[in-house]
Amino acid sequence: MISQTAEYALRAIVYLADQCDTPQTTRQIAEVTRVPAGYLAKVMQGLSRSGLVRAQRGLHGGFTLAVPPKELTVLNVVQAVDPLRRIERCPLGIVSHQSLCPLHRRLDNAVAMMEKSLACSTIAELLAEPKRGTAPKPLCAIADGR
Amino acid sequence: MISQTAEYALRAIVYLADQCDTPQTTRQIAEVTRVPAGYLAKVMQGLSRSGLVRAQRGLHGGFTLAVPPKELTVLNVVQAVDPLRRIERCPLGIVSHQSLCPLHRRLDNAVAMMEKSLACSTIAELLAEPKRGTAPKPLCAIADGR
DNA sequence: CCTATTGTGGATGTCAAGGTCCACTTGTCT
DNA sequence: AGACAAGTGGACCTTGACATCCACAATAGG
Repeated sequence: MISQTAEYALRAIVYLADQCDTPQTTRQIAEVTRVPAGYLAKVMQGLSRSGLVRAQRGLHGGFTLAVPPKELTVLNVVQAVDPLRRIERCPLGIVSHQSLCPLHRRLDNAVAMMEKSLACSTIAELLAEPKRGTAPKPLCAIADGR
Repeated sequence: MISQTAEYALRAIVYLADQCDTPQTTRQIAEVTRVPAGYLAKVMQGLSRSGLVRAQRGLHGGFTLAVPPKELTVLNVVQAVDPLRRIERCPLGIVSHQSLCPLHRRLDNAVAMMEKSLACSTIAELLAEPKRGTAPKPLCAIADGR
């Protein structure tokens, strides 16, 4: 439903948000979030180009969040790396551009619902979640140390 | 967002619903819905196995809808050919099975919203839509003859 | 200036979804 | 029975997402 790449991006962003302002290397992020390091590098490039993340090269370099977690929604992250496309016009492309057929109007509406759902949670909220007993941290694995 | 295969399946189902009870061949369906005939054959097999559609071999054979359009939702069709998977447990798989972490609880919720949205339209509703001016039929292309 | 560290970009590999083909089976009609 | 019209199943091809690897550019520290 949501791409693997987007999943990886979200894990990385959540981790960065939790480590405010101290740069994290690709290797560090990869280990904690359990994402293949080589591929994560690509994903981070995407996040960097979209401006969600700042990259710093050289010794003591790494990535830091470029946007306040309170102003960053789950949707923002997804759209940055792997945009979910609304249905602009019927795939058959014959009928008018302005109005969708009944079928595709509903399909598009479903995507809209999804967008709305993803847009109403900020990264900050994920980290602030009440931590009673289970799954204290968003990253699941981060929770139990290592 | 929704797979190509599901899109094809929906077009075929809508068309069958519109041609109540007279069997339509793969070729016929393919032409009207503009789906590659060879591939449509595969998709129809899937729909047949899921029981949404009845297949009749031999001369004057073809496919007919096996479920009343009023009882068939868009979601039913999507799930039949290309199920959207809810998130059962955190991908990192370390934390408890019963509760998702804040991040994945929200991602799963987004999928749930999508399901809900797709589940609340029946195929019959698509065909019954008020036809004022534009996009009179769900299949867009079907609308203008041919 | 030199070296170690870190991100960047390109080439390449792998695999499942989408798509094509064809031989085979099932059914109808004469 | 024979011929034709359908769906069925398997083999195969193509493409894009996911993933790996490596040479290169930038930066900090000595």
